Amino acid sequence: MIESLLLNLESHDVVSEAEKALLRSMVKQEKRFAAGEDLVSEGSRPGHSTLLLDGFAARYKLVDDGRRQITSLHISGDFVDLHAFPLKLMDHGIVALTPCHVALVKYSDLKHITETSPHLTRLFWLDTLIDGAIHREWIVAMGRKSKKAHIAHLICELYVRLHVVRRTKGQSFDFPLTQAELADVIGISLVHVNKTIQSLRKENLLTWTNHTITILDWDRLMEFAEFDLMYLNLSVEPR
Amino acid sequence: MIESLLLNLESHDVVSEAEKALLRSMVKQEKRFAAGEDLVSEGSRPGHSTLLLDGFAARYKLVDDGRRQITSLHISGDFVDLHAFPLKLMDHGIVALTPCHVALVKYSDLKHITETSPHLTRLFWLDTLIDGAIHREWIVAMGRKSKKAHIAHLICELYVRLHVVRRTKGQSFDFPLTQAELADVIGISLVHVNKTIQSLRKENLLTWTNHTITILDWDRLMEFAEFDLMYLNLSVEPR
DNA sequence: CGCAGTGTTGAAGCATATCAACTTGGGTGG
DNA sequence: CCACCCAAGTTGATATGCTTCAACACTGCG
Repeated sequence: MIESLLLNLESHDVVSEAEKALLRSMVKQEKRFAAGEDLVSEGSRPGHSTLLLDGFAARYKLVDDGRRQITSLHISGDFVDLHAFPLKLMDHGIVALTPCHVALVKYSDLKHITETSPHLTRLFWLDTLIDGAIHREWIVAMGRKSKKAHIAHLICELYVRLHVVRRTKGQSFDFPLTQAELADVIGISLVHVNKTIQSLRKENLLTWTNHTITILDWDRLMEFAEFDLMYLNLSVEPR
Repeated sequence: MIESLLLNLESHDVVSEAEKALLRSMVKQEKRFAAGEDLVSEGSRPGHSTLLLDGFAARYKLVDDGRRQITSLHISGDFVDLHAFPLKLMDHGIVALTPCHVALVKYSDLKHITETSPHLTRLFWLDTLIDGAIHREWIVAMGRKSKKAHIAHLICELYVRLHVVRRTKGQSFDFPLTQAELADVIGISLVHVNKTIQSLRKENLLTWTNHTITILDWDRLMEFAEFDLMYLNLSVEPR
């Protein structure tokens, strides 16, 4: 059930059977959310962390004029609010973009892991650090890339992350976001998202229909987006 | 010597004398860098982490056309590349914006801490998580705020962070960045930074002369920037 | 069948970039 | 000690990417 979390962790380091057993044992409760519901809400002090087993979710903040900025996207195998365990207080909300199936892990169990399993603790830490690395990549894209390259970069990133947890089929993957949601990710207007996507389509870099994206020319897309997957730390080594 | 790190950590949780002693003992080597030098360079695999004792530093990435995006700013008391300890490989560079005085902490000593002091480990983890929270705040500012509000927000953030490590004097603080460097932080052009700053000055929100910023009206600046310091997690509680 | 959410299109306006020139001040060599 | 220089800051003109507004088309669903 937590296979996608294991795939995730195992893309960075070897996970022993004992550790896997410990991870499995920490999942005692599951929950399902409908699209649009908050998995975690801003200002809350959850007593547990939320492991996304299946679905897409987004961290977001609202600004005063009512607009929204999505600060990260989460997929199967992501520990969406692991950071709230040391942080205690959620400074942003997390919303389900599709129906989501999650597992809840109590802080007391996480704390137990940090007291007894330094290696797993470092892997959890690593997981949140990769979140940070993704944030930095997004900042670079927002600040110094064209909106077109920014969208292309996001698509490269999602393809690779989904591939790790076996959610791609060939060059295609399920992409359930609406254009309005994508606008909240990139930080531009809905109209401009639409026109930018069309421009990517016109250059035969990708197709996007029926909530499915197909990358038509990976090399050109990657080069155009200046995508370098180093920041995702997909190498198995002692951590 | 590591007093600013202690001030930093103590703004989040109580640090015992034994823990302080352990922290002091981990610093065995110091180093000084001139402004413009890289403290850590992209693609390196440092065997130690760098604790900034004094000075300003910036994490950055370069894009193909030669432009630069700064992804975070660091001040005294910041563990600038603590994240490279689990991450291993630096995916970005860190440059000294002023002359910098740093302490080097070996990974072997950090690893020892993760094996023997779960509480300090969580505090280190917390430190990197706050980095992440700052990144998210920057993403929101980049995506959904005016450039003017973005700059105002950055100034609020720096004021609060510098205050924690006792680097403010009244409503003033030393701000050594050039307008070109600030442009690389905000992700806009140098000319526009200049015009935006002037607009903030005209509204009597702040002054900026001689590398010193003085906040003239904290409440109005904070409100204009939509600054809420919750994300900096400045509350002392068990972590 | 009709409605609501989503996607698409065109026109007009504004924020920000780019280019180019000029000012100011501190540091340095003759 | 002055003359010069270079980095930093400032300003105005022009260009463009992106937003906003408004309308219309498509599709799945109650």
